[in-house]
Amino acid sequence: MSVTLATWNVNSLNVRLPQVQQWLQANPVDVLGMQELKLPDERFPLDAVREQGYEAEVFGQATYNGVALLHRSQARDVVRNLPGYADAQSRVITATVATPLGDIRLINAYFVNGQAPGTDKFAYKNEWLTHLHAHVQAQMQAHAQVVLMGDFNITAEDADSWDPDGLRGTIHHTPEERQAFARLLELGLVDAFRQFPQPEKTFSWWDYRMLGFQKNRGLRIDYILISPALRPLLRRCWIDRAPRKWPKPSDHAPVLIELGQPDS
DNA sequence: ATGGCTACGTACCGTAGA
Repeated sequence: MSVTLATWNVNSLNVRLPQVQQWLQANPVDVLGMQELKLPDERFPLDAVREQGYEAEVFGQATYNGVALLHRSQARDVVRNLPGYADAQSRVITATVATPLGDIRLINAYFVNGQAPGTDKFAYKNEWLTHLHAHVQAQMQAHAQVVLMGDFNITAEDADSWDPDGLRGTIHHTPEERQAFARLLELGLVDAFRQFPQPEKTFSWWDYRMLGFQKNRGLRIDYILISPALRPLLRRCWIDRAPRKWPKPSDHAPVLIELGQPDS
């Protein structure tokens, strides 16, 4: 018995629905967190995901942002965005989902990009990260089995970048961002991907330009972090590069984890 | 050379992403 969770920045569900359907057909995960839907709630393709056996908790937005959680059964206590932080951008959806391994509190987030240090957007990123930290901390105090997943728009360490020296100090590589990531780990969360030996230069995003994917000039900016109670259940974590090779791909690849009882 | 591609809006380019 196992439970599989995945996160995927689809870069417009308007455009990417066929790829998402194809991917779910081949990867019938129990939970999928999506980011950058770029559509309002009323345009969410609920019928299509139900045909594939999922229910959806949606926090959409036209043009930019927008997140959703697909799941197999019941979701409750859904929270949209960060409590106490009036944000016009739809970036976070939190819900409790029942699984064969018990309830899991899922936080699915599209972190702020931040553009460049010194910009207003970078200031917004840091402010947003502070409020995200408070939200995650509160969820961990209230729930044992917590998952924080999504597009973090941060390289946690040099190994997560194709060019850590050349890009040092630029967006996704700044000390402020990595400090914010480290502060999430200080809550007790662990980066599922780094719990296992992994090939070097394994990334989750590649620029559409410059033959980024073909040259593997990428970043690992999509993560699944799990709470201590889930750590003994973690069996594996991997990034599925396959859909990045399909026609009209998202620039991000899905990240997955498999959870199960250690003795089964 | 800091571009190169893709998505969106309402456009035939500018903004944004990362």
